[in-house]
Amino acid sequence: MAKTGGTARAATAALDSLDFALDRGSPVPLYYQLAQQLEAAIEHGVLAPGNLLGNEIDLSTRLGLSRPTVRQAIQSLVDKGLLVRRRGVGTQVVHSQVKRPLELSSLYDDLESAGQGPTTQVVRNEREPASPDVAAALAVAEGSEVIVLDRLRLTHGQPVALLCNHLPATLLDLDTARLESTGLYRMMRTAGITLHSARQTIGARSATAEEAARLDEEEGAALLTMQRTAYDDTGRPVEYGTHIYRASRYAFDFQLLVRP
Amino acid sequence: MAKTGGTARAATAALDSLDFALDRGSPVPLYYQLAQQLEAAIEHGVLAPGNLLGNEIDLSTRLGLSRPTVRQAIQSLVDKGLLVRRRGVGTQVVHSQVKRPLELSSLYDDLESAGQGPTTQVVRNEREPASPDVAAALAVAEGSEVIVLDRLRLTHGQPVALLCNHLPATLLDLDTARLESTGLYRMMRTAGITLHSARQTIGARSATAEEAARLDEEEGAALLTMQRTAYDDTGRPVEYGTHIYRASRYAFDFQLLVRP
DNA sequence: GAGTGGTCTAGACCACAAT
DNA sequence: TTGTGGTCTAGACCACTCG
Repeated sequence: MAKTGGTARAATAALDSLDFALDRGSPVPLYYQLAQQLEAAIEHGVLAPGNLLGNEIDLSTRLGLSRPTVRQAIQSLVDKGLLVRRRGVGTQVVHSQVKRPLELSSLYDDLESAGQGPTTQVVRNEREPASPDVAAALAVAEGSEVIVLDRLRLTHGQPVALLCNHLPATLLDLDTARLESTGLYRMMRTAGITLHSARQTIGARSATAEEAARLDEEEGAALLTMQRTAYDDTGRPVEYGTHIYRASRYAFDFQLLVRP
Repeated sequence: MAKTGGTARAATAALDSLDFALDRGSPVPLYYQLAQQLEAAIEHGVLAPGNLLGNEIDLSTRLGLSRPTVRQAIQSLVDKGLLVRRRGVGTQVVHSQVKRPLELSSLYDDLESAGQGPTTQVVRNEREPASPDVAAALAVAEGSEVIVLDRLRLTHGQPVALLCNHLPATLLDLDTARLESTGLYRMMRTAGITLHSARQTIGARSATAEEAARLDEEEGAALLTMQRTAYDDTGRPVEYGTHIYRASRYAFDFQLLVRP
């Protein structure tokens, strides 16, 4: 029985009237079903920022779940930054509606190609011996064969970026036509490669005459540069990229979460 | 009993000889003690990349812990990107030794001030009415009082960055002397504010004449720009920063983890 | 078929925060 | 003192991978 005497306690009311539909026959885990429905409730404003979630014991008995299962669902949303737990207080919805985390920032952007807005022209798709820096980044022997990919990214018909990517030659076959229609990222996933982490360095410098010409900028214009090594779920490097963006038309936008 | 017949199985051997010292009297959780010691073993190379960790059941009985506790320890390292779990296979150390994740990239850097290398001069530390963009970022009323902080970051006596930060006026008191010796980040922590997440936009542009003069660059030199809003653990914005870095002396370097 | 991690349960005690 | 989340236990069954 909740204390519904004052307005201060009303924060929990929203959840009381919520009922979650859990399908035990479904292959999707119960904690995940609960997490998704909680997330949806938060996203749709049914659970407003600051709302208390009610204690875990009540919630678990009400849902017919064990407490660890409910905790697992809640924890996943805490990890996403949607909920906050406070010992002795409760679990509440985070105040600022931080939108979609965008997860891998430009990573998907850069590797994708399909989609409405941006298009990508494959300028070069070959194999060549690895230079020292490429070999180091991909953890292969210097001089061993690697895939080199040069692409030009356009939005609204305007050049935005020069993308140069290197991949281990043994990783997959890259058909240029499929590459332009499907995107590198999807082709990697199809080949059973799941990206897991990436290390990025973002800097800036002035455009050379050649870069300026290719990007339709003035010589000396500010460019954003990015170097990235991406790793699969076993920690093996699967992609090394050196990208150049027109600063006048592109910026990196991402969210950081602090792990406690 | 492990099958120690072949060399292929030797991967587990390293762990067998490891013994972990768990202190049940300590206030630090058992799963955390285990996680720290596993991480140390990985860092020191006792557990080499690719090594299997041995199954969770054995590990738990050997350590005198329950399986969920062991799983919690392992999971925390999986989240850090140090371990990989594969159903039907086992848990193994990730191949690439991805160094310290650096977590919040330049966030701590920018907010810190103490330390040997970089120093920070507080150029301005005042309160003023919030401009529209500042008010929006900090979720306060337009025109309400906010703290404005202008700082100059130096390394080796050379200017590196112009840092402009805005904070809600009610958040804390910023003594300039303490600010230069302690750093903004530590002062916020001391005030009970724990950073939780941040939203960043990184771009580039050419230096104006004034910026060039203050940063000891040529006019038109490439600059890195960064805008950030940082949130505490309740999701309230606690800091809004507009920073300018000399691209010739500074780059952002960070690691991204893909959440599965 | 054997071994692995993935999920789930039904309890328990503790530390911390508010009242 | 009461209620909350934080931690921990000792089992269970399932899904997947591999030989």
